[in-house]
Amino acid sequence: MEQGYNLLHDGILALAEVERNGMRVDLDYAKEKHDELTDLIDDLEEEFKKTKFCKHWGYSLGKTKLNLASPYQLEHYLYKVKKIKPPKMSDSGKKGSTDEESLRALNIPELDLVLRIRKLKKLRDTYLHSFISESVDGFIHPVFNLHFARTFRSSSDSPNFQNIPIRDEEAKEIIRKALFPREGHQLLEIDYSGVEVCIAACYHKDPTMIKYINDPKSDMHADMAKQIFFIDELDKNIPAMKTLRNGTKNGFVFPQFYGDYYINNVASLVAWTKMPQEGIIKSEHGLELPSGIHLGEHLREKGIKSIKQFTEHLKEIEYHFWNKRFPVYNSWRRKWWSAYQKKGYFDTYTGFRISGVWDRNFVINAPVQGSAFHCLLWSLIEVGKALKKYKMKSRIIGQIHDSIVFDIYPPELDDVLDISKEITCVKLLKEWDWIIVPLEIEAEVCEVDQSWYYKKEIKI
DNA sequence: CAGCTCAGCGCG
DNA sequence: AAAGCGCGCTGAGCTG
Repeated sequence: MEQGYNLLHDGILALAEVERNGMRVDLDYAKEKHDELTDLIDDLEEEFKKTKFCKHWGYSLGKTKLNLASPYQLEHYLYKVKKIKPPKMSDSGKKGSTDEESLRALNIPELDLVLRIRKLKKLRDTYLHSFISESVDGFIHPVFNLHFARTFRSSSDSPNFQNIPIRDEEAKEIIRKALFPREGHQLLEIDYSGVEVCIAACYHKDPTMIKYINDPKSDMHADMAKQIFFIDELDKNIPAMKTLRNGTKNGFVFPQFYGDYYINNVASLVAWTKMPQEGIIKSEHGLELPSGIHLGEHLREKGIKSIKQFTEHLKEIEYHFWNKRFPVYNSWRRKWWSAYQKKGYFDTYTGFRISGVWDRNFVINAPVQGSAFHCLLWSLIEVGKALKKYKMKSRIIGQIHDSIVFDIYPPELDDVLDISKEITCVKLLKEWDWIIVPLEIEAEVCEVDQSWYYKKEIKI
């Protein structure tokens, strides 16, 4: 366990410096945008109050004041007063859910206003407000913890640097346009590509998975998309094919790795490919394929004419996935889980013993998630040392599980990239001989004095 | 007012 | 056999 201790000791010293460095915030922008959102939210709330839907909801509450931000009140009105059948239940299973997915499924126009208000409040109160209130002299200093996460991953708070919007374009723009490098500097982010898949392979050593990782021309997600949707060739440059591949990656492959099963995968795949949620699959359903026909027609030709049949099909795919394609990975999962059940703990490659009462999915995922982060942490420590050794003006200002964010003095950009690449892809593999697959990094940069919104991938 | 749980939602 | 993993922040609603 000494190795694990030393990693966290060196790690927290390196991260303390990252915290002191911090990231520059455009406070004028943040405050202006904050107030702009407040005005917008006020207008939308006024608009909502004028609707019949809102008046009836308010009437149903009697003396209680209506609060459209209250899931509790909304749940009561929709599913008790109006007696609508909830599209799904909340996680606790006790109440009808009023999350975005559920409200969209109800197809009530007024609820779009509720969701719009919810989103804008999230951006204003969780991000812009915390940037303003946590900033000191125009810098935020997010905290990076190594002693909270059960997997020995990190976490971040005050403000959380690890959940800044990026998937939703509008949210990404509003929030990331508040974050800047030091004057005359530029932001750089390097990240490990598919590091959890690589680290998982070091644990289970499945030969087929190792082949996928070693052969850059092979593509596990494309192969699965071809198998699930009966396709002979998959060209990622064609948008519909890219959607099928990404839908398969995010709706089947990764959920399966995390311990999900085919029934849940159906709903996810159906959403990605625009197929009906249940019932009969018709010719006009689903993505339009390059041949001009819809996925629905294509599946019908292959004998899949209903969601029920698609579900049975996916059950067979799942069986093939774990018993024919990745049988060694599968037997590792069984052995790892069974060994834990006998011992009450499991050890990671990076020097940690995780003991306690856990469920199967945690026991299988924690060593991978933890060790993958430790690769990043070791690299961050070494890159930090190198920046000091060469007396560079560039600094590390943050870390997001598999990536490092830098505030770069522009003349040093190429050197920082060279140093980082050497440490992350060469030195780490010499230090830890249990890493039996190659690791790769990608890089994104902003131009000088540009906000974090503009980061773009570069070749390295 | 402090402190808790829950629902919802942002990220890897 | 079991039924996606890990985090932090906010507001609502409740208890004491």
